[in-house]
Amino acid sequence: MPLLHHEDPSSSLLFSNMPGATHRHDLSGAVDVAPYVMSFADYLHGAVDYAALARGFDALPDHGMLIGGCIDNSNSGAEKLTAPDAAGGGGATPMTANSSVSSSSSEAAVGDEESDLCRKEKVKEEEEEEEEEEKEKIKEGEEGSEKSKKVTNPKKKGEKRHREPRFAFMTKSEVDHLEDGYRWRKYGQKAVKNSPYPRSYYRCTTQKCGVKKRVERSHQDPSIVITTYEGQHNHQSPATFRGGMHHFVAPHAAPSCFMSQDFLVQQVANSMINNNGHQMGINPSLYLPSLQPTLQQHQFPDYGLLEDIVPSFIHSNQP
DNA sequence: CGCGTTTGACCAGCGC
DNA sequence: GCGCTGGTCAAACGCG
Repeated sequence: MPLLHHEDPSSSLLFSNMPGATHRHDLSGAVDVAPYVMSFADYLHGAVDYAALARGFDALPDHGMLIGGCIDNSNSGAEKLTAPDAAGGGGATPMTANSSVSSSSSEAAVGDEESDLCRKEKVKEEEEEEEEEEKEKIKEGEEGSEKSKKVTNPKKKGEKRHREPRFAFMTKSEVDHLEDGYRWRKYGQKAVKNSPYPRSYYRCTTQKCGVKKRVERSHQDPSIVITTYEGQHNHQSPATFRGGMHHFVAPHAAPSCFMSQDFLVQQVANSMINNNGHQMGINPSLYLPSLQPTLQQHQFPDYGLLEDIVPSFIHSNQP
C-alpha cells in the first residue's frame, strides 16, 4: 500500500490507490506510489467534490482521524480500500507508520476477499460511460408509467452496472456516519461477510445528486471506519451555505471542484498534524524519489497545486 | 407532515 | 442451473 510515511505511531495518514490495475509493490515492501500520486492528483482535479468529506475529517466529534484513503477515477481500477484488516499486515493494526510498511507488503494477504472484490470491481467499472444518461432516460421514461416492481432499472441484457469513480478512505472514529456537510439518506444496510459489522448505504438527499457512500467498520479494528464515496456532488455542500459547519469553509463561492481540491488537500495536510499540533515526520522523499522522472513529470502536472496547499509538511521535512 | 431510518425482499453479477 | 454476495428498493416505522 502506498503511503505517506511518518514516524508518529499515534496517528497516521495513508493513501492508497485501488489495488489492481496499477498498484504494484515488491516483496520487500517497497511500494511504487506513482499510481497513488497520479490517482490522487487526478482525482483532485477530477471535479469530485470531497470538500465536505474533507471537512468532515476535521469535524469529527471525536476527532476522527483520517488514516487512509484510496481513489479510483479511472473506472478501470478496483475500488476496494485496503482497510487495516485488508492492508494492515494481517493484524488488527491501526494504520500507523510502523504498520504501514507491513501493510504494503502484505497487501496480497490483505485480504483474499478484498483482492477478489477488486477484480470484480475492475470488471464492473470498465463499462460505465452511458449509465448516467441511461438512468436519466429510464427515470424519465418510467416517471409516469407504472411503477416498476423491479428493484433495479430494466437494463438491456449484457449491460453491466456502471459505477462512478470512487474515493475510499479510513477514519479512526467512534461514529460510523461521519458528518461531512452533506445530507445523506440511508437506503440500505447489509451484513458484511466475515465481519460482525454491517455496511450502510447512504445517498445524497439533494435532488439529482446521485452521490452515494458506503460506510462500514473494519472488523479487525472496530475503531476504524471505512467510507467509500461514489460519484460526485453536482451541488455545493449545504454546510457551505449554512456557513456554520466549520472554520475553514471557504467564504468564496468557488466551483466545488476547486474547493474540494483545496479542502481535501488541506485536510491531508491537516491530518498530518496531530492533535497536539505537532507536525508529523512525513517525508516526501520517502516516496517521491521512487517515481520515474517521466512519471513524475506526467503524474505531477498539478504538483504545484499540492505544494501550494501542503507546503508545510513538504518543505519542513526536506533536509 | 416531512424527513430519515430500519428491514425484509428482490435483483444482478459472478463463480462453481 | 444454483448458490452466494453486493447493492438497491420500498413499506413500515420513528421522530421532531
